[in-house]
Amino acid sequence: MTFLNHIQCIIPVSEQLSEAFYSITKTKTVKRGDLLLRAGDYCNDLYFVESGLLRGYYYQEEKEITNWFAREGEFATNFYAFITKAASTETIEVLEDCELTQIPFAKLQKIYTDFPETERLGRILTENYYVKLEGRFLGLQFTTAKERYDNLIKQNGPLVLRAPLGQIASYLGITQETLSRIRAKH
Amino acid sequence: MTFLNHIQCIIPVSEQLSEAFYSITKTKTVKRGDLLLRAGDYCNDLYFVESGLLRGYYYQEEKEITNWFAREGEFATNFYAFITKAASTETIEVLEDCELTQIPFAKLQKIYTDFPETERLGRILTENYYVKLEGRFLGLQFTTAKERYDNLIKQNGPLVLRAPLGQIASYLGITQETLSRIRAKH
DNA sequence: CGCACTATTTGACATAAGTCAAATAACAGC
DNA sequence: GCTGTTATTTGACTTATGTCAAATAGTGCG
Repeated sequence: MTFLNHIQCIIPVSEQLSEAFYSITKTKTVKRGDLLLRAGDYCNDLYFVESGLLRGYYYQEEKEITNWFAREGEFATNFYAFITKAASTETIEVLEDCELTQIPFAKLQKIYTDFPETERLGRILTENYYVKLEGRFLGLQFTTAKERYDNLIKQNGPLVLRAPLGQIASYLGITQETLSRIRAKH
Repeated sequence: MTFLNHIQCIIPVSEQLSEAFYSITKTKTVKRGDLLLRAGDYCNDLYFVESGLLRGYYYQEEKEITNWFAREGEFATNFYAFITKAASTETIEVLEDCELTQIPFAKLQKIYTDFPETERLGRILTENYYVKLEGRFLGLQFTTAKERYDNLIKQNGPLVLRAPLGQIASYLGITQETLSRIRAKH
C-alpha cells in the first residue's frame, strides 16, 4: 500500500490535494544499519514505510529499549519530537532495507493551511498512535510475557522475527533471557 | 482554572470564538456516586472539570480497573468512544461533587467547522492524552509499585488519596494488598 | 447505638520474571 | 575456513508482586 492509498483510507483526497502531497514528499531509499534520526537531533520528517522494516529505540539506564517497529504500510517518526519540535529522545534505525516516503514537517504544515480538511488527518493519525499505545499498555498490565510474545507474532508475523532477540525482548518489556526461554518451549 | 482559561493556554481565543464556546457549553453539577457515562452507552460529551474529582473504569475479567482520575483543570471523557462514536467500554463515576463544563460532540464539530483554527485544539488535546499515557506506559515498565505510588502522590497530591484503596491500586496496576503494604511502610 | 456490609490490613505461601554468570552458537572480516 | 566478536541459550538463585484466606477497621443506615 502506497502513501497516498493509505491517506485515502483516512480522508478523501481531491486531485489538488493529491498533487500537493506528491509535490511535498520525496522517496527515500535507506539501507540496513542506517540511522534515520539520532537521539538529540530534531525530528523534521514523518516517514511512511513503503517497504522494509524500521525500529525506534532509546536508552533507559544504559539499556537500549526498542519502543516500536514499523513495517510497510505504517508511519514512522519520533512522534513526540516531530510534533513538539523538542530534541528527539529516540534513535530510528533501519533494520531491513527500506523504501520510504518522506514528509517534511514544514511542508506538512503548509498542507494543513492550504487544505484545512487535512487537520483531521493529523488528529486521526494521533488517535491511531494513541489506540496502539493503549493496547500495549493494557497488554503490559494484564498479559504474561509469553502471551505478549504470541500476540506480537500473530500481529506482525515473521517480519519482526528478523529483528534480534534483545530488541524484541525490550519491546515486550522483558529480558533477553526470558524471551529466549519462551522460545525454547516453542 | 476555568474551561476558557484552559483553552487560551492552547490556542488563541478570539472574541467570537469565546462566544461560540460559551454558547455550546453547559455547566453541569454532579454529585458523588453519579455516573456520567455507563459502559455500553455512547459517549456524546467531553467534560472539563472546574472542580471535583472523577474516575473512569472498566472491567477486566470480573475485576474493576480504574483507568484514570480527572480533577479540576483536566478533561474527562472516554476519549476513544467520544472520538470514534463506538460504544463506551468505560464507566465514568463521580468521586467528589463536581462542577463540570459539558461540551457536546456535535457542537464541538460545528466549532471545528466554523473556526478551523480549533482543529489544532483537538490535535493538541489528543497529543496530551498520548503523552500522559506514554508516561504511564514507561512507568509500568521501569518502576516498582512503590515508585509509581510515590509519583502519583507527588503529581496528584492528596486529592487522589480520597479515592478508595482498590481504585488507586488498579490504576497503578497492582493489587490492593500490595498497595496496602506499600502504605504500611509509610 | 448497634448491626451488617464493605474496605483495609496482615499473614503464609506461590510464581513469573529478573539477575548474574557461564556455556554455546552464529556471524563478519580477513 | 579460521578467529575474534557478538548473540543466544542455559543454569542457579533472588525478588517483587500475586493469590488466597482470615482478621480488623470503618461506615451507612434503620
